[in-house]
Amino acid sequence: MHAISSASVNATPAPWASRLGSEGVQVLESHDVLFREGEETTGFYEVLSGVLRSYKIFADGRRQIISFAFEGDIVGFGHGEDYRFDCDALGTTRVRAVPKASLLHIVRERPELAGKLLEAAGGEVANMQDHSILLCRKTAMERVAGFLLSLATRASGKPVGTALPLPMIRADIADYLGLTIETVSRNMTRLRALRVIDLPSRGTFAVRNLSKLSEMAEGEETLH
Amino acid sequence: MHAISSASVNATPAPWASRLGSEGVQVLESHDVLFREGEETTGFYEVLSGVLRSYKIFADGRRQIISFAFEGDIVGFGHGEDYRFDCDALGTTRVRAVPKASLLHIVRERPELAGKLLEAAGGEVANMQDHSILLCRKTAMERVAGFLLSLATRASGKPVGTALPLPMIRADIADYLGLTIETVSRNMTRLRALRVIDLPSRGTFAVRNLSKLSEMAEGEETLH
DNA sequence: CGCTAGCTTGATGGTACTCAACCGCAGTGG
DNA sequence: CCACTGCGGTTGAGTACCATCAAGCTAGCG
Repeated sequence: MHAISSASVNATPAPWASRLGSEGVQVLESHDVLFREGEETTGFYEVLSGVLRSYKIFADGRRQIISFAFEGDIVGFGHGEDYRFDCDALGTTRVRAVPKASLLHIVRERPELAGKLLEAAGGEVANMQDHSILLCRKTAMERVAGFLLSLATRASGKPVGTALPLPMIRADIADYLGLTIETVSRNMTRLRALRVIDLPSRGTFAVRNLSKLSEMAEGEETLH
Repeated sequence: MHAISSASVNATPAPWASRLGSEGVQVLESHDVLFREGEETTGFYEVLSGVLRSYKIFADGRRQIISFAFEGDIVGFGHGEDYRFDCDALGTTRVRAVPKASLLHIVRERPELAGKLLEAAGGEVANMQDHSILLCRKTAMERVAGFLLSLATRASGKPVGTALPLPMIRADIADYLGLTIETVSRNMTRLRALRVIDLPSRGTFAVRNLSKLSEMAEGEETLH
């Protein structure tokens, strides 16, 4: 299973939500920055709609996209005093901020929740591990197919045939998968030629043959 | 700063240690298994001496080494109900077991420690991120140089010239760095030819030129 | 002595990167 | 209205790097 989100904790009815109501909601437009590497952590964020992109930029200009976070995902979790990477929006995106202070307050009052949070952190670690494996053990085609597959399975209940959003550009996909934009493009073209996917318009894609797609993503079941 | 250990929390005087005394200490010999993927988590372990190796084995026989854990490091942290990977010893290794129950007890009594633990989890996430970047953004030479560099800086206060332990075999290094044993060997040979390191005997290495080594780890173009 | 595991070295080929050109589209401004 | 421009994307040619396959070497050990 590909782990696209950094923390698809999917905390069922988010135990902290009741304490926050609808406060702390921010709306970001495309490329608006949620936080930057090195800034002091203020807490974490739950994505209400839209997509967030977490990434690191290095001295030599190389960029590594850590994760994409979709509706229901949590970002900014598991940092220390300072954020460890940049995070911005890929389009209009609504997030709910959960301040650190209120988190500490919750833990103090209900220590059993600490276990839940630690589990959530563990989930993030597990996702990073899966991603590590993807980055060093899979071919370009396997990575691209796996990426589209996880987008499709996450997007809707009935993924085959319908046009699905592909909110990130080729450069984002490339920097997430550890490839170049040319390699991403070539493999997507190849998937289209093989009638596995469609590319109806910029920013969208559609799955034509789901089983073939997961075949090409190959070797990522690890059902436990 | 390569992150070799999965959780170099370096919990200075480990706040839980006082509550455990010298109990819960286990001694493992080479290849003795500490825990396996899928087993129920019993807690976590602090390495007192020796080296632990955490890894996953896949259906196709491929192995990915997640991390090496040295003295002072913690493993088994941030898993859920079940361990997410296998863990065994590279040589004679002493660990102190910290049972989950006592961890919960501690958190319940001293909720402010929960924050520390979450930070530790964050550290593990950060290490995984660094490792991800290493695996997809660096050349074979950068990976090998960076690996040896972090071993050297971790090993002692005076790393230049002295023989340092290299407790893992080429296959372990290869599976950790996402390379083959041949590529690891070739690059170590090349580093020796460039007078950057020495390979006095099996299981040891020595740094001859520390600044050159870190140059090569960073991808500064020296000789191409 | 021969065996084996760990390691090195060589030859070869494939995958993905680099460099480069080009297309379609959306703004933009004369 | 139409050139001009920039961005995102695609395609092609050439190449570098690393995996693969295959020997051979060394040290330890029965």
